[in-house]
Amino acid sequence: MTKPTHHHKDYYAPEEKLYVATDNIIFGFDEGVLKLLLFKRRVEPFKGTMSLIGSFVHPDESAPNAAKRVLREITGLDDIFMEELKSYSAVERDPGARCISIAFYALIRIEESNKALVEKHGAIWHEVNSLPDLVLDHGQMVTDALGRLREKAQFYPIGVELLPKKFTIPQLQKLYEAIYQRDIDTRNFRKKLLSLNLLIPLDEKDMSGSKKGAYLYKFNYSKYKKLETKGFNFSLFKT
Amino acid sequence: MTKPTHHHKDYYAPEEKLYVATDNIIFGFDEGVLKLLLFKRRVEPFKGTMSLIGSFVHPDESAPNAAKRVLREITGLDDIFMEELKSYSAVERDPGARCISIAFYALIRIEESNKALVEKHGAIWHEVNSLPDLVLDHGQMVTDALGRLREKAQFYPIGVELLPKKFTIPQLQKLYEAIYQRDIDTRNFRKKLLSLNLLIPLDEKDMSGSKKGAYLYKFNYSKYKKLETKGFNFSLFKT
DNA sequence: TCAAAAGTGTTCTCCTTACACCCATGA
DNA sequence: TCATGGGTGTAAGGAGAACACTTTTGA
Repeated sequence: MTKPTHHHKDYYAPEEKLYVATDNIIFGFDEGVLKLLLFKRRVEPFKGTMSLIGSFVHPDESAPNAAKRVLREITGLDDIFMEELKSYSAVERDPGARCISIAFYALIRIEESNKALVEKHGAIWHEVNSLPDLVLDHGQMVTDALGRLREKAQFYPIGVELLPKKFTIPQLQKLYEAIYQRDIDTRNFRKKLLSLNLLIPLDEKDMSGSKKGAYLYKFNYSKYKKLETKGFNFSLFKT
Repeated sequence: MTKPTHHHKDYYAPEEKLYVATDNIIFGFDEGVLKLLLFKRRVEPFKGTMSLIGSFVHPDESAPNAAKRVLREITGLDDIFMEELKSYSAVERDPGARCISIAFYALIRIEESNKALVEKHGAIWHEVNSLPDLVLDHGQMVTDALGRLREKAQFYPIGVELLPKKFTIPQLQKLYEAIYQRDIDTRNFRKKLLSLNLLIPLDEKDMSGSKKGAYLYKFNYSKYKKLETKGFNFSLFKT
């Protein structure tokens, strides 16, 4: 089963190899609720159990590329916010074989995904607050990913990756309330947010949420890129 | 070369396996300088080049355990602060074979390490500020680890892992100045630090640094454990 | 006209920052 | 006695947190 690779020689021959997989924790935000893309495992053991979406890392691709490949196959999306979470390598984690998994979490805009493709793959959006039992250590991965999301969102405005490109401030607030499972004061939220000068106000309103309508904004990515390198404080509240 | 494992059956047979290694970024603090434990690579390719210390992950151990095993072999130390940094899996990262590496960084007290053992393994402490070129992507790993150390030390008092169990406040300040490469105001540093109530003052002085001597403190681990679960703000300065 | 969500300012408190001198001691 | 590092306090500014009412408009 060994495909040829670019490597001319295997210098490490007596060492043992392991299966290397990736698993993706794919977050989305819809109807004011934080969701996760799951599907039914298609291979034994535990075929049919709810599972994260993953793949083995092939010899000709890096782990992040394997994760991106899977994300593209399922959602049709490219160019997505994705970060490595951590690796999972307990000896007994997978009864199917000795296999380590490198978990990645991704933030996507559900409405930009190819819904037919998602459905074709049998993938389903589940509310984060009422997840089914997941196969192997995938439940732990989700817990870890949620922790990381909360940590990260406190210092980086990654929330915008989950919203449409044009979004309203009340939408963003609802997202943060979903991530942190707490209410946030509207006035303080707006003040903090607008003081960062990272939102570009548009001359459009979103009328879907209320009669009055809420102004739409775009995220100022280029300005953010510049700030990011120096680091800055996006924190919304004290611990 | 396949040793028997506990796995009765390999469910994933047609997939390909990869070599999985760990590399350790081992930080120490000595004479006011942040240091890193390096040694000369002992295997081809690039035998003799300066390298981090690593090992392949064996079938009967997890990646963190492989990293801890190596740390124990080299330094004699157990029960060390160690965290996963990230994985490195570029296809061409290692000309020796397709091999991914999971990097861990560790903080140790140099004076508690077994110096004879360290020497026997040919390991050498290098100042972080003047590192030689490292093999493969190990230079990138060090850069990433330094970034993570800075991030982490801002919110968690992990610095104490690098100091003797009894330490003085000026020592701790010098450590933070080494980590962040900047001067810190003595009065503000002490005020912030003591306000956390995580240091237990001892009735001893360390006379080695000055004629006057500086009071020694212990870190209050049990109190820290309690606080950690709720999260708290150790930040020493604003970004 | 009313229900429902959007939008807006001020005060208090606490944390961060900037800043300069005395203390204890061994040499 | 003096050189060296250890140790201390205060004032000003800024950010977070608490808090309630007006605006808009479709139904």
